[in-house]
Amino acid sequence: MKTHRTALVWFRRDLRLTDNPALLHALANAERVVPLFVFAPEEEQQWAPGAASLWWLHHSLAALNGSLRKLGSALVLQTGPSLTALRRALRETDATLVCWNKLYEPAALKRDAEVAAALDADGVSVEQTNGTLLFEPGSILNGSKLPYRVFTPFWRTLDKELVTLPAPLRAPRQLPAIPRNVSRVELDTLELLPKIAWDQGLADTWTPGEAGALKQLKDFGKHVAAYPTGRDRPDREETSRLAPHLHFGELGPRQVVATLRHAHPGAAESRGTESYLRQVGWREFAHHLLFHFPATTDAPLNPMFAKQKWRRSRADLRAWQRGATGIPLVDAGMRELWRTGWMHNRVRMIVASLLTKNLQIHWLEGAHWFWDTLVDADLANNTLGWQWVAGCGADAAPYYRIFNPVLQAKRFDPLRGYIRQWLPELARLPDRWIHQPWTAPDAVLKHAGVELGVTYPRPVVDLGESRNRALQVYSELR
DNA sequence: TGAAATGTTGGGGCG
DNA sequence: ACGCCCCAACATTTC
Repeated sequence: MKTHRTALVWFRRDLRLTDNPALLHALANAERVVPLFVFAPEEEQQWAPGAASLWWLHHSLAALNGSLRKLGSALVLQTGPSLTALRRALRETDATLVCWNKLYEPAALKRDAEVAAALDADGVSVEQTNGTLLFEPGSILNGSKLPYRVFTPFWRTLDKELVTLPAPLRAPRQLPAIPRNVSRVELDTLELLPKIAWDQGLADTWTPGEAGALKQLKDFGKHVAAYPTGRDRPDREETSRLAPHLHFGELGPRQVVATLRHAHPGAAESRGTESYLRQVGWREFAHHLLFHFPATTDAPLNPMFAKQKWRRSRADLRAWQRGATGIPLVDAGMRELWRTGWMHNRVRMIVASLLTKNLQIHWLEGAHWFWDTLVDADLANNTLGWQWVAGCGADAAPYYRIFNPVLQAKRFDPLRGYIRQWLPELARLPDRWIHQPWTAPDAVLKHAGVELGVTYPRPVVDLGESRNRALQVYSELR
């Protein structure tokens, strides 16, 4: 005999049926289970989902609804406020239990605490579980019981704990039907898709939803042996491309660990797996850090950088956003982002270094642009990444670590395939010049059909001069 | 998950 | 044969 007649499962960023502790808890403790999603972007405050995230969310919700319907259930969609929607659904279904998987961002933590307290006062049972991270923030601490601020010791501690991870939970094989009278809105009324159709590149690149996530994980596992070196090659598909699936919880990190560690016995595969799991560790590190230091979404973790003066240049920022800086690797990355909603991680570091160090534009400008354009935009990862590059965060790149996009391009795009894919107007330039067209002889440019300032911009900034200027600015901060 | 400047070494050309 | 120079390759230091 189950304790509850009816339970709600409040889906948020756990849009999956496999390894979903909240769903499984509801099924174990109630006879009827009502899956609910509440669209309440205003509750995320200034970090409400951007346009690319909303595109993904639309398709992921559609996929989840499809999966639920196959098992005899359906996704009940509501608009916020969350508490109002939950109370309405509780009233309409006579549910006495609400289950959800926890989120750990500042605004979500606050909102969930308020919702839980209000439901508790209503006499409703609440069960909050962890389906999003390997370990709860606050559970990985150093010898002094303080949060780690450096990745490597954090990872060593976490890695040792990995053997204690429970196996992923199986997806249910069937689900009880939802009550007919529960009120709901249609997905299309949320208007998550763009009004002008700029999303074709996203649709060509991605398959949102749990099935797409599991296929991506399986495919990645097949060539994980190439990951340790291949992950630095933006011209190849050697990275996992799992980030957006992980962000929306179409896949949980426990499934990633279990699948990769158990599938591949070979030494090279094992090395590749451990190299990739270290990156999953960075995701974990970012979430734990944001939990401990919630102000870092908008302010540097290292207070020494609070007084840093930034340049304001709408023109330079716009050139960077549009992939028109005149520096090929940077422009290629920014165009990949605009077109596909994603950018290779090494290129992210390089474009961020150019914006914050060479152009001296505030890292928050970059963070906001990534927030709006990335399908994997994630507050914890985005915050850590930008503060890392700007040098003001945890375990940050030292101030003098300034990427030279020409050298990086020669090293990591040696065949020039990435540049030629994203900058077709430069494609006919010979290998020797394509990473730095402003140094090419006039005859070479002419022969390749390139006219600097016309068919392709001159560099917005001199790399050598701006490097020295950045070193000067940073040295004055110390 | 740097780059540039500076320092060191050693092979080979050449008088 | 020998010393000298050049310079690439590598190592170290500095920002």
